[in-house]
Amino acid sequence: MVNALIRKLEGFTPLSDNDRTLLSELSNRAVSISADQPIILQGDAPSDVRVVLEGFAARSKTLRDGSQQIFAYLVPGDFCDLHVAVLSAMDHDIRTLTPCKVANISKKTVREIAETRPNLMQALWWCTLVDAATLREWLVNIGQRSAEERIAHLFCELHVRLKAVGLGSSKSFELPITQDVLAKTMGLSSVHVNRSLKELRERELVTFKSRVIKIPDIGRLEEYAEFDSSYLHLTRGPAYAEAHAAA
Amino acid sequence: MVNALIRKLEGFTPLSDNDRTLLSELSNRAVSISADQPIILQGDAPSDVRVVLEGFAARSKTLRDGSQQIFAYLVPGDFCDLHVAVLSAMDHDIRTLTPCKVANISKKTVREIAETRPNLMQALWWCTLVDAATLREWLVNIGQRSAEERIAHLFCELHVRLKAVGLGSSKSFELPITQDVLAKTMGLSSVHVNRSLKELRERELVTFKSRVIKIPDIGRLEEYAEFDSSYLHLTRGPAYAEAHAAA
DNA sequence: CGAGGAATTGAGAAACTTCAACCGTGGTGG
DNA sequence: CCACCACGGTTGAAGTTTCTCAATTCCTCG
Repeated sequence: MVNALIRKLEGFTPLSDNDRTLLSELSNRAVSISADQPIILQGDAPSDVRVVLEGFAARSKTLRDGSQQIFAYLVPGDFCDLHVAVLSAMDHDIRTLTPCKVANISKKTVREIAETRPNLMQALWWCTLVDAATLREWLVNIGQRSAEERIAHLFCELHVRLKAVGLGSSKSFELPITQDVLAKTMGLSSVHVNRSLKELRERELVTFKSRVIKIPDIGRLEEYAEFDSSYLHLTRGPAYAEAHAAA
Repeated sequence: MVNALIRKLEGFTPLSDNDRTLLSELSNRAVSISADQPIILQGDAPSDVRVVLEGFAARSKTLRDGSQQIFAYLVPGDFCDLHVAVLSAMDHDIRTLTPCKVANISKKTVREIAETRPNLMQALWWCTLVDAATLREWLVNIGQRSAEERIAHLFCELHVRLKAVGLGSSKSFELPITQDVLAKTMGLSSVHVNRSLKELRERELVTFKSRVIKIPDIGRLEEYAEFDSSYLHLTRGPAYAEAHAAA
């Protein structure tokens, strides 16, 4: 499989052969982590930047009473902690949801990129800004939509994001999480998630069985969830246009 | 009043006299905007970067049915659209909640800062990363906490943020918004916000009357809301430590 | 085949919404 | 100076959504 990170960044900016080489070398130094393991915990001040190359992970916080909120899924190509260069410590946890392959990028490499490859560096900032935009959309999702709409919206988002890194097909994709994880993502109880999934299934909008999402009619689901992918900023950024204008 | 932006950035990194001069010159070119006016709308691709110097504004999205979700308050010192250099278009609206003074920073100036003042540029990135961290905490807040806890948590956050830019006192601060705006922020109905405020008032945790928040015992309120300010990353960043080590 | 985790279902309770009426207050025009 | 208007805050009552608890059932894996 082509490195998901490269695939993702190329959606934003054209990469030079040098860039691609640099990025694909990272995957040699990738570490395997099993499911349900912490990658980074709140308070950590990691020295390296980590990227998920394979598998699913999640950002989360746990409250005193044990309740947990997930506020981002990390899919292949997503950075864990691009911000630690600026912020000194993690303010949340990242844990694997499935077995993952995670690459380490040393601080030194990041500094090199910052100094010698502005184009690539901008692509990295693009990643963190898209993460923030996604977070905003999730807040709207949880704040304003019903349980069923929320879930439908999340599925639409994951469908687009996974396609962008070459995972899943037009009508289905693998989502290797439990309904309980989904509940912690949506701010709902797992029982209610279950009933909402049933409702979505009966309306033939989407099914979620054996960790596979099947979407008979993506247009209808997106309409139902009022999903508009523009917040994912997958269209080429200004850097891309400039580069092409120069060519 | 000292420029709130300067005050805020100095909390993160030491500024040179040059930096301070540059930043305070911005306020000369500040624009006044009345209450309930858009500053930027979804789809805009502003050429300048804007900073709120006085007043309150909010980031929001509006859904088809007219319901609205606010996902950030902009208080003096906060940037509107630092990300437009990388992302081409706004994916949400920003509207004033009160009359505001807003400064424009031209793209050229931002580029200059990026090229000649790495320290200051890092401070700008720090702002956007703190915004993202705040968003994460809001998601936890709406996803996991009861109406009363949510509201209490928001008040704790605003208390800290406003103090950081020199607004409000240890026991009170001005919050010039209606309960309806608060409802759109918390993902609740305004009726329920009203009842929750009553409950908080009766427990003597916090009062909100005539647009003023009064907190008899901030420790008790923070305890109640399970508020921990570390996500605001107000402690000095690594840049600060390095600069002092050099001195 | 059995065991354990995950999914499903029922029932009753709690949180939150909606609708509608009413109150308080500050501002405006006569 | 007062009447009144408008807007935001407050309250009641009834409805809806979501939660909790608890009991089954279903699957997957060993």
